[in-house]
Amino acid sequence: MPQRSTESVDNYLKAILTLGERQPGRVASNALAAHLGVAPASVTNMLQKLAAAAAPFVEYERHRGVLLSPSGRRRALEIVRHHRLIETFLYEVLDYPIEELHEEAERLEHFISERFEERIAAKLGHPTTDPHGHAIPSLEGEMPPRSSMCLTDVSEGTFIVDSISDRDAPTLRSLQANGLTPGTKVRVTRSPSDSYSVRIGRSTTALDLSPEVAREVRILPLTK
Amino acid sequence: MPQRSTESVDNYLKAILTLGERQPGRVASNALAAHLGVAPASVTNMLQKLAAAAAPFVEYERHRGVLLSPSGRRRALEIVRHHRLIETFLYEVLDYPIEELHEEAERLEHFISERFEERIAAKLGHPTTDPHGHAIPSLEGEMPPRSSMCLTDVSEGTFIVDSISDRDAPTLRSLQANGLTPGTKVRVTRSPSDSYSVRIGRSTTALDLSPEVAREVRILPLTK
DNA sequence: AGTTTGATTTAGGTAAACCTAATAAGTAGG
DNA sequence: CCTACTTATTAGGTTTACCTAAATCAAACT
Repeated sequence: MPQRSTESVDNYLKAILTLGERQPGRVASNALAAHLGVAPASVTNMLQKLAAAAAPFVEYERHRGVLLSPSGRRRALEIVRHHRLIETFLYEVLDYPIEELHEEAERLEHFISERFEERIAAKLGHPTTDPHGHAIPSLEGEMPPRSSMCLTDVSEGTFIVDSISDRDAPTLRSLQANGLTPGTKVRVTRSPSDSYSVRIGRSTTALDLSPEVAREVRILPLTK
Repeated sequence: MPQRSTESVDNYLKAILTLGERQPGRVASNALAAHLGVAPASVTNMLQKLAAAAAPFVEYERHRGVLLSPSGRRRALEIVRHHRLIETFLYEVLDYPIEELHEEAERLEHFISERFEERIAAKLGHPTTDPHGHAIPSLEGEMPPRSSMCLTDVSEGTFIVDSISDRDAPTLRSLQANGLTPGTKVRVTRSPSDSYSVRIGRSTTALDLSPEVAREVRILPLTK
């Protein structure tokens, strides 16, 4: 039996998973602190407690950062699965506006039961991606690897929108309103002012995205 | 703006509401402690903190018990509304077995947003009772008075089942399995062994309920 | 090697919400 | 009126998760 898991612990595990995916290897306490919005000292404290448990969720060494243990990874993926299933459910069944999905899911992900998870998954037909285009980890804790890249990583070309970050509600709202949704085809060019010019589908008008906004969009090469 | 409300505070307010309805007047700390499953000292502590707030949820006086303030009552009814809407939703939309409704609702009632509340209410067509037959408080915090009585309050006669307590899952399961659900007509007689003999509808076989189980069932006079 | 710098950890402290044990306050019975 | 009993409160302590400020470590620079 792994150690007990609170809302706060869940959030640490999720953060370690996310940051560890962004930059493989050990995750630094400072990065965690920034990501979670807490003081670095709080992170050290928590990591020490987590690592000292009988069947720890993390492997931690002073000054060398932290890694998820297999059970920690399983738990983190379970929470991500909850989050994305809930978002999908709110969107599909309860007709939530897309920019309100994240906040509600972020709260509820910690409190739903296995049964709730199972029932909404069944109701939705066991979806594999959420409304933002993010992959939903399977019940067994598998997350299919995705080779998407950031819009800011390319200078120009034609791509398929893979996913859009769910973090920033206003940005999400405007991208959605402009039709920039997962699965749509886009033609990208870098405009003079350092912004990204995006033509959606075969429309003639272009959308101008600032680098900050462009960083929220992930794309796939057009394999046709 | 009323004081901040945590999961624990919510539970205190709900308990004060429930006990205050059962026995009108001030609610004793000891009764609260028993109902909440915490030590009496913890109750005293919490009541003092609650009552000391700027816009308190309760009116409390040493050794004389506690009352809900108008805003406390509003908050308590909001939580009850959440609980009963969630139960209805789990039952109607997610096909939960009836005996699992309470536990899930008890957890989630504290964490859903106004939007979630509004959306499930709409989806369900703004129901006024939950699957156990309990009235759902309105958005404005009104709870229609119901003149139901306990099965144990009568010796015999014909009645309509009003509601069944959601607290004890096994009892609930067996009552449900035997067709004793809100709205059904029952003929009651007191059997020799101090138990309650209940004939459902016009069936000939009777269900024998112990006093403990009978106390979970509320009935209405048959106004025909 | 010595020093600066930035990241990290230790030390000490706060706020909830609970606990137990000891005390005080009301309520009766003699 | 006083003792006994029940009920409620105070006092002091725990755990979780956070904080700030002060130390320490590791890595890079001269």
